Amino acid sequence: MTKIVQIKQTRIQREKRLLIQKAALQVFSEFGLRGATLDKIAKACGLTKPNILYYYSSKDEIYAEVLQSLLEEWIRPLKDISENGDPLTEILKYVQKKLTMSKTKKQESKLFATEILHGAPLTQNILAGSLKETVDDKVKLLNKWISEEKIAPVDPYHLIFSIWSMTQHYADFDVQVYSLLNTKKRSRIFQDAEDFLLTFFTRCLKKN
Amino acid sequence: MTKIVQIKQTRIQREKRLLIQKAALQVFSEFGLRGATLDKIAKACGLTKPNILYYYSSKDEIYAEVLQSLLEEWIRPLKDISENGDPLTEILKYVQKKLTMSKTKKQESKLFATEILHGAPLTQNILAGSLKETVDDKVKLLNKWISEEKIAPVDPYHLIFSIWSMTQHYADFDVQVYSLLNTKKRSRIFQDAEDFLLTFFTRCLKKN
DNA sequence: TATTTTTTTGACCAAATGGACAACTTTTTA
DNA sequence: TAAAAAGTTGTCCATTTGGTCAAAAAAATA
Repeated sequence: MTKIVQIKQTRIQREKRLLIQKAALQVFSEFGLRGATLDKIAKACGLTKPNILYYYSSKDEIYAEVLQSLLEEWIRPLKDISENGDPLTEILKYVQKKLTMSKTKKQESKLFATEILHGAPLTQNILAGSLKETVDDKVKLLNKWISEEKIAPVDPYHLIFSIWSMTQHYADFDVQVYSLLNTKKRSRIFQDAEDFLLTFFTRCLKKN
Repeated sequence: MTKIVQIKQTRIQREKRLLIQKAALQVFSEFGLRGATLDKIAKACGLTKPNILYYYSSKDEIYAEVLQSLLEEWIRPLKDISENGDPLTEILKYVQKKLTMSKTKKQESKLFATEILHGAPLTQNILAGSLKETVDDKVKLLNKWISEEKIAPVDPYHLIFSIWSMTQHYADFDVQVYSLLNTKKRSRIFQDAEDFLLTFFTRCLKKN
């Protein structure tokens, strides 16, 4: 067991840490921080429990790292809303991107949701920090577009909340969504959702 | 310890069971099923752990009962959408009712969300049963209103999902919402949210 | 008020779980 | 290829926690 601060990771360290992170994401998103056990994570990645603890000093450290790497990815698309594009198009592109993430990053979405739902003990500072910065920035842009009469007037904060909630719903509440749709509609949830959302936001934001 | 099936509860049984349920709702909504412990529930209601187990035979039984009593209340408002009222007004009234629930029943909302998020192990049959029935019924009504050209055409299932997600967001993700707003806006979240939602759904659903 | 029934609790148990560690194996390096 | 470093694991431990139980206390009843 080496406790020396290593500058460079070995090949095995890189591989195994990634392996553990993937398994941990899976287990944490399904069971939450408390429900997840090291044994479950161990089984999910085919390592032994002590082996996992060779790479991470505690379960909480694994959780923190998984959450951390998720958060950056989670915030990023919002930054891509561009001042230069057509306002409505930019917003709709963001909606689409978020919806795609709900489809392809379901586990990440659920983990994030669970964290916030239970008070965001490890995420508070990021929410109030870099996320808030980005949001405030985009709120300014939205207000600018509104004052220039390029989109219909609306509270920009709540507009952002509505995009987040409606898109993430398809990941976080997938069990409910699936339960309520019949087989036919179930097979085209994401197409239907996209059509709905684009229509919805277009009607709400288009001038005239 | 009496194992005879009692027809009638004693006064103390009624009082204590209710006390336990309230404490359990609080603890479960904050920590989830796995994170909640009998000791936390005990402390929250001022009883001892064995005393709680005198009224409920296991932690899971408490959880099941709390969840059960919550679910009925949760589904009810949807049923109130009336065929006889003005379509847009009926829908907006439902939106308002759901938003009010997010404000006054935050713990219930979070508990429900956590349950669905983690696969709805105890709720699946209700989702696919009585909730699906009600939803299908209202979908028919919405389709009728659309064909009569009383509201703008839109996928009724996804319309319902959008109402649920946008309103519940203010309860489930309250920590995030609070983090992103400044003090002034924080004090009028629910007014702003209501204005936003009513405007949005009106723009989206109004004919012409 | 004496008796029965219900309620309460301190003490205890077993299983689950996070984590430590020494011994052993594999990989890297010189 | 030998020494050093990195990686692996069986075994063990302490804590947490769901749950039991017998005995005591309180409440209801006759």
